[in-house]
Amino acid sequence: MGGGRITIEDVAAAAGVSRQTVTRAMNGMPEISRRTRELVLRTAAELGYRPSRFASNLAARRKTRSIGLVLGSLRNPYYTELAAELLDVVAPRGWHVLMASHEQGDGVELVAALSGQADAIVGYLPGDEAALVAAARGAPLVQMETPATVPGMHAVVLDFDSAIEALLDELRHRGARRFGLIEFAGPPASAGTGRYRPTHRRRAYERFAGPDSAAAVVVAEESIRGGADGLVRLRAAHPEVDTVLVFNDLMAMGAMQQAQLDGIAVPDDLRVVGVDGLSLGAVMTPPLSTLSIDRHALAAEAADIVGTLLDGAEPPPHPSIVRTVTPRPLWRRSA
Amino acid sequence: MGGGRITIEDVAAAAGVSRQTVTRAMNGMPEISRRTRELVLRTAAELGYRPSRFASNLAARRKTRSIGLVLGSLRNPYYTELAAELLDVVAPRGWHVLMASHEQGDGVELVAALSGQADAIVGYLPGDEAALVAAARGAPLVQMETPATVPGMHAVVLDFDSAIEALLDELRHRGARRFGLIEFAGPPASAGTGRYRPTHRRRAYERFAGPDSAAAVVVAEESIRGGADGLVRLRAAHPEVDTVLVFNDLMAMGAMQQAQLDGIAVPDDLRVVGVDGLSLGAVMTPPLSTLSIDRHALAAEAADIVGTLLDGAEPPPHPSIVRTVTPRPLWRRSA
DNA sequence: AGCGTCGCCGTGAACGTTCACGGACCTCGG
DNA sequence: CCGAGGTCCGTGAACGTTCACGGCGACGCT
Repeated sequence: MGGGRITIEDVAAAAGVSRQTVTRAMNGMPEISRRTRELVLRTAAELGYRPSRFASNLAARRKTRSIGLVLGSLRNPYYTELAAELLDVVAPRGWHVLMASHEQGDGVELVAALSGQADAIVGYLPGDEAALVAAARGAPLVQMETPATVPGMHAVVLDFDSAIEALLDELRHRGARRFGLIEFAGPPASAGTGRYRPTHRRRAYERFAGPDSAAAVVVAEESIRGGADGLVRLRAAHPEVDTVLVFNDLMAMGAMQQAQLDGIAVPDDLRVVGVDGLSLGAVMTPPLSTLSIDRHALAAEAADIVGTLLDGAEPPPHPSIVRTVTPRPLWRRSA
Repeated sequence: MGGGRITIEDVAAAAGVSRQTVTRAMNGMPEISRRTRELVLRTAAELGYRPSRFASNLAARRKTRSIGLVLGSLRNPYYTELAAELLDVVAPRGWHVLMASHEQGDGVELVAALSGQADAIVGYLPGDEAALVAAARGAPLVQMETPATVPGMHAVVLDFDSAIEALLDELRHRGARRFGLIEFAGPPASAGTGRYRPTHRRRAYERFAGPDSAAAVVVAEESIRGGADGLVRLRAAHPEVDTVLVFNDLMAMGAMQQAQLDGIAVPDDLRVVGVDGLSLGAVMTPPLSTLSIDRHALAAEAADIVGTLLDGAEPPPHPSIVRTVTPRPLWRRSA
């Protein structure tokens, strides 16, 4: 007694019964009389007894898994739709999902915080891979979009090279002459450090958009406003651009709105293409064309990797597991 | 050996050291030589050892709290922005957030599933309140939007009565003559049961929109398509309606898109007002007017209730805790 | 009366980890 | 040569719950 937490023994003592009887009452087990159950429940409520989920899960040898999901932002529907897909995939197996976003800390911090609560961590994990693996304390890590290079880290990569090449080809067919790119500035945690690193999307763009297009790139923050702002800067520096590829749909929506404000006709004066494939893009005027990422496939592959890692044979496969998902163009009217 | 899980003792035996040394190696503690640490880490990796987070948290007497969040859908930005706010509020305190949505089961199922992993459960909890409390196994429940009526359940309610009254008044000022409502059909789990229950929003609407408006209500599902579909049905049955209130912004966006498709000018021929206050509504053409719900306040109040309940005095307050948040009109151009 | 059955309840022994303590060994100064 | 101090490592004892088992009345049947 005295000390800190109020345990099952305290309740048992107060109710004049044994541990096991308290357990039976709390968990709705059959071998208990209606009378004592209510007595126990009542005194438990009075004492404010709340069973320790750690002790409970440990003793019951429960197999319930929970997986941590690290996303860029919960204010970008792309990420949350991805979360929705993951939930759909894992919920039937009885797994839980813990969320975290880059807005709460850098990758290593998030992984460290999550590692105590989750059996595996998946998602967008920025930062040094070795440090991430160390912070995970043995929990499998599944990187989304970025390839994995160290043991203990696995990945579902996105094949932007082929997707963007095809996209740009088709855009040329449709009359595009000068491309521009509104690029992502990087996660907030890296903002202060001044450490911008070109994304996979940018590298693919620069490779396939033609030699003169490589310069027509502006870096903007990941938001509607960021997209709008990016378009203003891009047009100021490169008025000749007639087709702009935007890092993601959210930013593309901001760019489209800005174009409308500035009296630029989309797609006649300016073609706009986003990346992600948000269904919300379809309600814009004009509807937003986009390079659609199959979020269901992404989530399903990640969940599958986690499954094989956690429930598989005792020695986990040493080489990293890598799956690939290829984005596909979704032509609406903005391009 | 043999049995099931591979424990810390297995690693200790394989590495020829003791439990404690393995712990030290895994947790990066200082009192261990570089040599043995690497040895332990290596054999741990080879054996595929993954510490039990339950045992670990129990033994370490960790206070880490995690709270379960039940939402209607992760595909509706309203809910995910609410989640984002909650994350922002609780992450600094070191709390975690587990997500679940109505798409995965009914309220009682979700609460039961979450109760093993979370210390408290907040959000949109449909279903019988007594059953919910029982399923929570002593974990505090905080209902959002709906008032709480049984002990063990608390709430942050939304004052739609005053908000909708003020909204409708202002709309009349702006020329509205005949109101219509596109109403929410209820969570998917209740869909099969045919148990539609009027929402708080509908009741407030019927009370303040005038006697003839009470009939101009259509029930639709919670999605962009549902909103579009709802508008078609509403106009077919009530062509005289010149102002439509939509259950939420997502559905309102669908309704606006449908209006555009049908050649109805917004706001000249038809005023459209949503509920939620999504920032995405601002990128529509015309920008969507809405009854904005302060998601930050909602999340902060809920977190605060959980905090006082969990960390407060041993005997929790017997009467339910109730807080109130009042939605406010956000006038953009659609009305 | 004797015996099996049923309903209800209590007692050791896990579950797998960390904490507090102590001990072995080495180094170094007096 | 002895003791102080440091580095590294191992051993009981928690942590709070559930599981397996057993006990003890009451009841019904032969």
